[in-house]
Amino acid sequence: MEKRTYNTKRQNELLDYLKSTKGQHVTAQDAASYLRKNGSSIGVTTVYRQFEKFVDDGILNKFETGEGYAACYEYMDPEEHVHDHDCFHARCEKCGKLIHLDCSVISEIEKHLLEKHKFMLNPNRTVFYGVCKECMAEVRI
Amino acid sequence: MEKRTYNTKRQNELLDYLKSTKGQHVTAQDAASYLRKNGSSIGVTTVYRQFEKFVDDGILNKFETGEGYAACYEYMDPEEHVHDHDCFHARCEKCGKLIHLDCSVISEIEKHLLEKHKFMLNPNRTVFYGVCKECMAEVRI
DNA sequence: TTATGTGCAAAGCGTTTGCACTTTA
DNA sequence: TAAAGTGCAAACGCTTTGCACATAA
Repeated sequence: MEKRTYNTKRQNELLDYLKSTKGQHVTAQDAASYLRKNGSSIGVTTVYRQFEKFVDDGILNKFETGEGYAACYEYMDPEEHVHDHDCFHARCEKCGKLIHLDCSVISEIEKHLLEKHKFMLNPNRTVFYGVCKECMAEVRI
Repeated sequence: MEKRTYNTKRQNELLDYLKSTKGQHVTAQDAASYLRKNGSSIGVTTVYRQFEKFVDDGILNKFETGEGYAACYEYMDPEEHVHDHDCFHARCEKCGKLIHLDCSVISEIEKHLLEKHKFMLNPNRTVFYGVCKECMAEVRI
């Protein structure tokens, strides 16, 4: 038997916020801060808990973006059945910038890991660390 | 002008320990626990600080092994000039197991990132998350 | 003697958990 | 009213930092 769920004020606040951020990455803290600025007294804990449910429901995508960095969430409109969300991220060790990587070529690694190592990759949690273009240029100066 | 360094008791204890663990991955906590069990009163803080110096000196390799997991260090004997240490790691999300990946095929990604994205990968900090062979099998049961 | 090393306690970070209270249905 | 949701404070786990004390050269 499944657990019953309630439709709550917080849940609606969060859904409204998420819909207004379509196409963007937001953190739990982003959501809490925004809503509190707009009069809500929601806590981050609640955001984490609600976001977890949204992820389970398939309307929110979660990206871990590296150690010490907050996870990012992206709203996926159930109306639009676009689920090209298996993208990779890279994090610059110097400036902290998060870089989105087109997955076409890189996702070959997914295939390799599965076929040769029987390891099923979770792209949303995998982050490539290194130095970005701009920071590499700086070092040369 | 470079900073002068002292040869200390702690440093020697740590070097002895590291030499005894050649070929293995150890954490800062591993080192501290081992030495304390053997009569030393070394603290983890000191281990972290000494390990940082060893890494700078090139006698210790540091691997970040995933969010929430302790970094692993591997001693590199200066006598043996074997530095095939650009290996990747994968972490199973289910059981927490750390898996070493042969880099031959996977390191192609390094080339791709550099050429197409001008991103210089740091393999020692990059961890692939996913589900390992054994845990995948379990799910099927 | 003086720069460097050390150990403890505390802070840091994003996230989770314990718990009493509130809200939903 | 019972089950689920909420917010605060505290805990988590690994690592770093502040600070007074100890040690090396």
